[in-house]
Amino acid sequence: MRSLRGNDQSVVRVLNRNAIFNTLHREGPLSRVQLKERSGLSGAAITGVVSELMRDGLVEEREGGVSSGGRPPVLLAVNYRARSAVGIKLMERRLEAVLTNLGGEVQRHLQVELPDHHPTTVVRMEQAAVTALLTQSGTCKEHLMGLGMGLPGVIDVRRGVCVHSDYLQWQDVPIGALLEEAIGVPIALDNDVNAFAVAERLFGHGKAASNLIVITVGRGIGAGLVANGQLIRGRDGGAGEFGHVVSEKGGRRCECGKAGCLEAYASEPALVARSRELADDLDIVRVDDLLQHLDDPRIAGLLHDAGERIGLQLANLVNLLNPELVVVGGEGVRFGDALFTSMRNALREHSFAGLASDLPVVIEPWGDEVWARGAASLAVSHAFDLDLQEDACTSAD
Amino acid sequence: MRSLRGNDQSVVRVLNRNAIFNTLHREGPLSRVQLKERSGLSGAAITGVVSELMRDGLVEEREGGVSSGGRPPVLLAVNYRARSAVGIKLMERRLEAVLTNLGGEVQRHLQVELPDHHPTTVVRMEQAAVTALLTQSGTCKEHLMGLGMGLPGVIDVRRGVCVHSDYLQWQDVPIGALLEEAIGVPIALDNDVNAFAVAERLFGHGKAASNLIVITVGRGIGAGLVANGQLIRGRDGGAGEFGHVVSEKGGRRCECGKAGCLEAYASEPALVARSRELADDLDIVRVDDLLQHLDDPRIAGLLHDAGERIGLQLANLVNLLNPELVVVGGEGVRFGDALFTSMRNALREHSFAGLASDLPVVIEPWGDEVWARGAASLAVSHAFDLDLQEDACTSAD
DNA sequence: ACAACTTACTTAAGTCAGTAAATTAAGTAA
DNA sequence: TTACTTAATTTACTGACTTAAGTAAGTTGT
Repeated sequence: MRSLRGNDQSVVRVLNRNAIFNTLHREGPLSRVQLKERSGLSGAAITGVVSELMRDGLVEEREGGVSSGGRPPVLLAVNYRARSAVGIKLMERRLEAVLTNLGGEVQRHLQVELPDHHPTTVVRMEQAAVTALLTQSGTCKEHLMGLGMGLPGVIDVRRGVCVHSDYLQWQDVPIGALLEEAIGVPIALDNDVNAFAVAERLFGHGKAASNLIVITVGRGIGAGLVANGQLIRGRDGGAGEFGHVVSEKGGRRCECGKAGCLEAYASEPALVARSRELADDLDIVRVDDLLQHLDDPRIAGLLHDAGERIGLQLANLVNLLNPELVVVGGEGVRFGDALFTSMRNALREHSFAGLASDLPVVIEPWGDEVWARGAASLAVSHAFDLDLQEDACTSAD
Repeated sequence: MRSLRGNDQSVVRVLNRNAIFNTLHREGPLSRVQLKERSGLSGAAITGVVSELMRDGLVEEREGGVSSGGRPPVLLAVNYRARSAVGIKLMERRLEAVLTNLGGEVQRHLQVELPDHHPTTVVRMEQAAVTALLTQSGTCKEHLMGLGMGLPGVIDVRRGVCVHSDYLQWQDVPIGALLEEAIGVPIALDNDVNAFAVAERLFGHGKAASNLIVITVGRGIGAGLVANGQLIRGRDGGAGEFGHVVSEKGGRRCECGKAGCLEAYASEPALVARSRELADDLDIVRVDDLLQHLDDPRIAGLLHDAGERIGLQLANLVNLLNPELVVVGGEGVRFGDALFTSMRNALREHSFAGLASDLPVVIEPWGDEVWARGAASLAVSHAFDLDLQEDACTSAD
């Protein structure tokens, strides 16, 4: 419930401040008069809010306002250099860390070896990564909005707890509090796919879309769902388990214990496993081997099948959520059209009425630091406080 | 975007007013001190807000506050008799209209013959229904919050337009404006399943759940999705097409033109059709005939299959949204356990990790006036302005 | 039974973020 | 150069909150 806990009209200021900041972020440089029109606020209020934002360095004046027969407008724009954030993604044997600015642009990135996934190891290594990034870039801690981390698994965003992660073998780890304690900056935790979705919503193709579906295909398959401008996390952060919808009843065994999950057919490990069954002679052990044999009709057929399965389930999701936009990311984008042609076709074929006819499906180029950048955007999102995003990414204090 | 169009601190009052009104609605009679604790507002503010609500008749004082060693608290409660609303459901050859109070309780209902579904006919008949309900119950127009209508199809809630309805054969009908013109009360339109979901969220099992899934099984199959306390309508009101998710790839032809839709297997018309194929000798033409033969193993098997299909797709939906609660309604609840035992089992079997293990699935008893009651709650919801529900149900002015 | 205490609510004074209207600022046009 | 236009700020006022003090209406102890 949103009850304005113990609040006076200063809430109004916060709301207006956010609204104006977001408008500047989304609609580029604008004059105070333009802000006035877009916000419905009076000129005097705009003056006040803007000078507060300028005092905090978040907004700056720009040259270039053209007169239309009177005093020329002063253009205002977000000063993306005003703050920084660190984002971290945990991987098998290492940790990827990036330093971004307020605009989600990566300024610097580095990798740190990660001997194991024990929480204390993770905390120590993240601490090292943060100090390294700060000294390398000459940024002071005060400049830092916080540290964001995306984790594969179920996260209690509010309390900063990793409720469960198969990948990390974690169960109820209060990683937010541990990091906060060790590093002394605000911590923002979330599921990794959600983090990617937040980045996409703030800085990517979803900037203008308040209903979008983000899916990632890679080691696992996941979805970040944004409806009414807000991320859907569900009762206890368990939403978005797109990889575990049923693709084939009674089908292949999935790691999760169920049978026939989409992930058991179309995730990278599943593709590797299936290709070995299908084409023993090709001697495929890693995803890279698969990419070498895209010409082999058996492999092509396999990827076609996987794309079709993803597309069909995506169509179901589109039928349920009627989004403005679909973004596809993850390591799996390397497969390119081999995977996505059949996906697109299946999406069109199985979506209701015209729901997918003019639905943009964007395949996001993937790089090693994209997950980490998404994590950083969790910390950054505090500055924007996305429309009404409940408590987007609570720090662990 | 939520930008507080042209607003001062009176927004704060509106927000607090809504918060307090909703708290009283959800948590029964409370004293001002209790409201103070729950809202975080100061006592003085509570006094102000409450006296405004009492002036409008929306809240009333109650006896029964027990002293704990000092002045006894004065209990406050919502006065559900303060306002009324009319809700209307269009059916094949008639129209069902109900008059409810603020609490969604049906005070009166009536049916009007509907010779055809032409918009002008519908408007005329609804006008007749409203006047009849008002005179019969001795309610004056000023007492009426508005008229709500739930329509099967895609509705542009904001503009009050029925974008498309197969059932009514409507296309871009500005029914909201037409009704507003003819009847002169605020009109709230929405998809019929959404209307039912709003009723469930406001007055039913979803009162305390801000993430719930409502599905209806009957002539069609639909879903109303509530996440973060808000109804998901999607880009253009097309969300919730649960009946058209794919149950079997390349399966039975669906009325929508696709193949293998859930609705082609588990809607009432589909069940009738399938039973005829399966058991020609039973001479089944209507749903009632089906209900006569629940003992027949072929019919039992059919319903088992339908329930399983619904349950599997419901599991997928649960995997994606992680709701607190599932509510099942619609004419199909008449099938009872014949349909829902297998549904429940399939839901458990196919949902990820523990997402469904402690997930209540409520089968809502169904009556003729339930759809209409849902529609009325669209109009009523204005008074509650549910948490942050964007513009829940815009009138067509 | 009555003062003393406790708890519930209201009134009063101050603060803060808005609005509207007037003023200042900085350009174009004749 | 003066008049006009558009942009932004300043000023005076309003409304909804805050805290703090005051009033209301019970219970408790002697």
